[in-house]
Amino acid sequence: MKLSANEEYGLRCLVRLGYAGENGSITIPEMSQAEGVSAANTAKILRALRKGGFVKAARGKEGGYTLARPAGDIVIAEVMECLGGRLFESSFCDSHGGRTGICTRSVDCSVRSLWRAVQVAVDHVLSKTTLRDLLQNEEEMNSWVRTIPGPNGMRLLQ
Amino acid sequence: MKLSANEEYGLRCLVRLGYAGENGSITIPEMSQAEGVSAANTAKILRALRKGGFVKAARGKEGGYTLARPAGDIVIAEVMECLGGRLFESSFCDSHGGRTGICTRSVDCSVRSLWRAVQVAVDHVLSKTTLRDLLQNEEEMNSWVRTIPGPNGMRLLQ
DNA sequence: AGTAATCTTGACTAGAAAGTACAGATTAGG
DNA sequence: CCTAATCTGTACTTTCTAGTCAAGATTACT
Repeated sequence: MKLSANEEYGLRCLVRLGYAGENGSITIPEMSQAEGVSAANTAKILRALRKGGFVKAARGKEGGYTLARPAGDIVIAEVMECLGGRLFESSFCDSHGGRTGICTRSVDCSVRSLWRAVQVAVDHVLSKTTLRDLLQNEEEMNSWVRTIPGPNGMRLLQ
Repeated sequence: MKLSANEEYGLRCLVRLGYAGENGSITIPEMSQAEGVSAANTAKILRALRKGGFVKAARGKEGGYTLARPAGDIVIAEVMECLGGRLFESSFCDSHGGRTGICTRSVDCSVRSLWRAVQVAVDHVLSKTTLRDLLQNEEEMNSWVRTIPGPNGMRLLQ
């Protein structure tokens, strides 16, 4: 159970776009440099986010990416599903469920219900979090960081 | 964020061993056939579980695998870590934290704290669940299933 | 000792995910 | 209409995980 690179990068890109504001547009080279990810890869991820309907792209000169909706309407659970699929895609149980789809191998089911519990726990966090929440968290951190300068130019969080 | 095949198979194997009881031994061919997974792959997964200290192996004729501890002492969170690693292994933030290990790129941190929240939610489920819990769940399901025979030989759960 | 059943190990192959490259399409502005 | 900046789509390469295979080591039973 690991976070995929797509999920990590993709969400970072969204946060940065949200941070740029409603009309703030960011190009692939800009995003690439800011995140330290290659332009080709950044392009690929932003493309996925566009297909998911989270961002919109403007082509040509003066083009770039913008959030497709207000940050408060972008639910992180949906973003994660777009970038990395569902946690539990039961390839195993389904093959034993027959036409009813109900798994008859009992030993499978107890495992399956555990996965379901995990999925519920994860969804409980992610489906209640919007991009706006992340941006606000960001603001808090920034103001906090600003008040506590650390040694040799670093900012300490504790 | 997906469950790996290792996690899925490995946990199934553990449940089946637990189901076989404290002294119940299962060989690789038996497990292989019961789970519908190739013997070579089953062997590999059981090996991982042995290295993790969850099962013990007896070699030679009459050999096989047995639980290394009572089912109630086997915490699923540990099993999952053994089979699939931690959810959030921060490759990204750490590279921006310098010697203190604290990430100074604010845009990273809000994402990071989200991952942490997800990890906590998952751990809350998995670290409170032992193999014994899964086996009991199993028992309940079996007795339930037995009471409701479905059409053409299937057992319906609802 | 011999034999058959069993786990162990390391190397190999296949497949999926991540990352790269490049030619093509679109747009703003001169 | 031309150019430069920008996204788009497809195909390629690399890297990591999953799965396979064969030779070796161990044990119980005779």
